[in-house]
Amino acid sequence: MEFTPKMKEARWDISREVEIYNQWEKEGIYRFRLSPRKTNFVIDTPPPYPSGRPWHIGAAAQYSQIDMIARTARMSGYAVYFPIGIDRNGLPVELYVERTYNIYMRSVPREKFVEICSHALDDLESEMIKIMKRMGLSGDFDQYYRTDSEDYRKLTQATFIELWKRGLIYIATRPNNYCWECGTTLADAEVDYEEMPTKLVYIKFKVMEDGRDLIIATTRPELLSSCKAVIVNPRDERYLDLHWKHAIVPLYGHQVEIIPHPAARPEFGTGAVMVCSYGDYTDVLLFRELGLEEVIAVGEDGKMTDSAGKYSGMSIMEAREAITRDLVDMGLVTKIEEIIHRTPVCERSKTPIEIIPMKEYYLKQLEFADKLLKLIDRMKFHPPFHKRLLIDWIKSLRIDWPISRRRYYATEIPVWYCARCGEPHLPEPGRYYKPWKDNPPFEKCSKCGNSEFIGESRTFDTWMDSSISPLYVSRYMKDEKFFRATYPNGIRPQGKDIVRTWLYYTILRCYQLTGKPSFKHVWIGGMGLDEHGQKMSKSRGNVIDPIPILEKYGADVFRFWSAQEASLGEDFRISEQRIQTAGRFITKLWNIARYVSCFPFPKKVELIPSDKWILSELSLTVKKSLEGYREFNFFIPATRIRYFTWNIFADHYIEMCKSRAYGLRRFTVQEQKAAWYTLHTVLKTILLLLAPITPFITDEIWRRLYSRKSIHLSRFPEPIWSTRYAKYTDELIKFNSEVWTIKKEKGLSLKDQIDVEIPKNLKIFRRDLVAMHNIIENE
RNA sequence: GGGCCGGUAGUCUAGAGGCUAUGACGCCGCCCUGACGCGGCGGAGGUCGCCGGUUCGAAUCCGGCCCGGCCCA
Repeated sequence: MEFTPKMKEARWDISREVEIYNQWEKEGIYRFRLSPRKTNFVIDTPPPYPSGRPWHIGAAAQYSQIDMIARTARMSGYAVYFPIGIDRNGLPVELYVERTYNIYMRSVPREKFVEICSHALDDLESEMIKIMKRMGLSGDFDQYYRTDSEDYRKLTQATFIELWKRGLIYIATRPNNYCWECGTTLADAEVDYEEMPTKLVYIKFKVMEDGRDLIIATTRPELLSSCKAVIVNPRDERYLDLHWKHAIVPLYGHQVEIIPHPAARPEFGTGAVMVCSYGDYTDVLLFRELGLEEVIAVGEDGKMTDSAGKYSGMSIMEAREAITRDLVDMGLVTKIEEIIHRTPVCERSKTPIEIIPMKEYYLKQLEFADKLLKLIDRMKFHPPFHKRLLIDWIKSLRIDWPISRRRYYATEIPVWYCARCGEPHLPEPGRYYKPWKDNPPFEKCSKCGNSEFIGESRTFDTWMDSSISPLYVSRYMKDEKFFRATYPNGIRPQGKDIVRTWLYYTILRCYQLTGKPSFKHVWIGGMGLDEHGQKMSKSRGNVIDPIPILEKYGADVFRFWSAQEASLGEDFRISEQRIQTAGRFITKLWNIARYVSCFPFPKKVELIPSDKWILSELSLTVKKSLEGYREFNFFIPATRIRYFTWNIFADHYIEMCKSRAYGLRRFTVQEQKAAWYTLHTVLKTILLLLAPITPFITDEIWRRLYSRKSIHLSRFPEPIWSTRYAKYTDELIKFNSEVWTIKKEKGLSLKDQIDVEIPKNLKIFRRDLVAMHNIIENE
C-alpha cells in the first residue's frame, strides 16, 4: 500500500491567511445575532485611538489576544458579540493636527479645525482596521463604531443630561490641574510625574514681632505675591518661639501668620515653608483647612496676573528668573540649590501643570467609592492580582471628577445659559447638540423669561465618552430588548495602564446610570516592552512596526508568539528573533498534519497500549488547556499544547507507531488501523484546542482533512480518554532517550539493530518499541 | 515614602519543601531516520541576587538587605 500525504506542501503558506480571512467574511461565520438558545457574551472591546503610526506592536498583540477571548467564548458555546470600535475623541488628534499642519487650534475657525481633525483620523483609522483584519480578528467589522459619531456623542450627552437631572453633576470653582499649553483643565488621572532639575531658592523673610530673619526655601519664588501663610512643623525646635507670630513677605510687604502644621517637613529646606495659591496640592489643602483667601498669581494663559505687580504679564519661567534676580540684588537670597524635583506634568504635552481655580463641571464620585469597592467584588478579575490596581486607585480619590475641557475635538457639553440671568438650560436627550453653533432649543428662560441664550463652548473630558462603551455596544436607550440581553457585558479586556481611567470611569458611570456592574469579567493585560524590558517609545527609537512583522511571519505566528510569550497580566518583551522561533511550531504542526494526512481515518478500532498511552496524555493536555481557556489565560494552552504536540506526540508516539502505521513488521491490519485512528484523533483534538490561538492554519488543516465547515463553528473537545496510561510517560521518554544515546555512542545509525533490554514496566509497549528502535529479540 | 511585580546557564524562562533544577534561543558535535534540516539525536554551560533563620532536607517557607521595572503619594 502506498501512502502519500493529502497535504503536499512541506510548509504552511502564509499567503493562505488572506484567502481564508476572505472566506470567513463571505461565510459570515462571526456574525452575531441575539440567540434564544445560547447565552450571549459581549466583549467590551477597547476602541483603539489612531494617534499616529505605527500602531504599537504591544497593542496589536493585545488585540490578537482579545480575539482569542472571542474565539474561546464561541468554542465554549456562547453567542459572541465582538464589536470593533475606534476612539476618535480628544487631545491627541488635536495636537497631531497642530503639529502636522502647523496651525494653532484657537487661531482657525472651530468648524474648520474640527473638520481637519476628522480627516486626519480617517487616514489613521483605515490603516488600523487593515491591521486588525490581517491579524484575523473575528470582530464585527461591518458596523464598526466611532466615538466621535453623532450616534455615540448623542448617547454621551444623553447620559450627562440624565445625571444632571439626578443631581450628580454640579458646577464649581475650585483649584484644578490646569495645563496652559493645552488650555484646559485636567483630571488627576491625566497628570504624570517627572523628575526635573529645578532651583531651590532660600529667601529671607522678616519676622514682624522681633525683626529677626526667617529663611524660607522655595522652588516657586514667582508665587510670593500669593503667599498667605508660613508653616513650620510643630515639633521643629528651631521655630517654637515663632508660632503664631508674623512674617513679612519680601517685595510685596504683606504680613502672613507663622502657623505650626505637620505638613511642614523639617528636613526640607529650612523647615519653614511658604503657603501659596497654588504651588502644589498641599497648598490647596492648607488654604481650605486654614481658611486662607486665595490670590490668583498665574492666569489661564500661563502668564503672571496683576497681583504679581511689576512681574505681571511675564511667563512663569520669566517671572521666576526676574524675581530671583531682584531678590538676589536686594540681598534677600542666602543660597540657591540645584535639586531634582518631582514635578506634576500634563500627560499629553508634558508641560508642568499649574493649579488654578477654575469654574468647571464636576461629576460626583467621592460618595460612590465604597459602593464601587463592593460592586467590583461581583466582577471576576483575570489575573486576580491586578484588581489591586483598581482598589488602590478608588481608595486614593480625593476630589470629584472635573469633566469639562476647553478643547474642540470632543463631545460638546449640551448646555445653554440664559443671556440675562445665567440660568443653565439642558435640552431633551436623544439628539446630538452643538451649543457653540446650534440655535438654542428653548423659547424663553425658565427663570426670568428672557429669550436669548448663550451656548456652552466647552467639551467633555473624553473619558466621559469612553466610559460608556458597554452601554453603547449594548444599545442602551436605543434597543431595550438588545440591552436587556447583553448588559452587563461579558468581559472588559484592556491594558493595565488604563485601569485608573477607562476601567474605573466605566464602572463608576455605568453604576450611576444602571445600578449594575458593567461587565462580569475584567481582563487586564500587561505591557509590551522592547527586548531589553524598556518601554517602547518614539523618542527612544525602539518601536517595532507590526505591519512588516505580520507580512513576514503571518498572523498565526504572531498570535502564537503572543500567547506563549508571557502569562496573563505580565509585561512581555517583544523581539523579532523570538517571534521567528515561536513560528517554528507552526511549521512543525503543519508537517505533523501532513504526515497524518497520509492515512485514512477509520471509524472503529481496537486500541493497543501505545495508543491508549498517547490518548491518556492527550486527555491531560485537554484538561489543562481548558483550565487556561476558562481563565482567558492563553499562555497556559499555548505552552501546554506546544509541549505535548512536539515533545510527546511527535517525538515519541509518532516514532513509536510509524512501522505499525505503514503496515510493516507483521503488524495486523487491526493494529495498523488503531495507529491511524489514534494519529487522527490526536491531531483533530490538537487543532480544536489551538483554534482560538492560531485560527488560520487550524482551519486550513481542518477543512482539508475533516470537514467542509469551518473549525470555528466547533466546540472545544473534552478530556474523554482514560488517563490511566499517563503513568508510563516518564519511563517511556527515558527509555527512548537511552536507546538513542547508546546508538549515538556506538556510532550506530538510528535504524541499525540494537540489543537492549526493555524495562519490565514498558513490556506492554514491546512491539512498538522493538519496531521503533529495531531491537533484537532474544527469545 | 508606600504598593505591586521580578532577580534561576551568554539571553529569556518553568519550577512554589524532597531524587543528578525545566524548557527555549544561541553555542558545539553527530545524523539525508519513508512528515518536518524552520528537522532529529546528543553535548557543554548554573555559587537558583546577598545574608541569616525554620527544617532531616529550601529556588521553593520566614526575616533582613541589595538591585531592576511599573504604578501611586
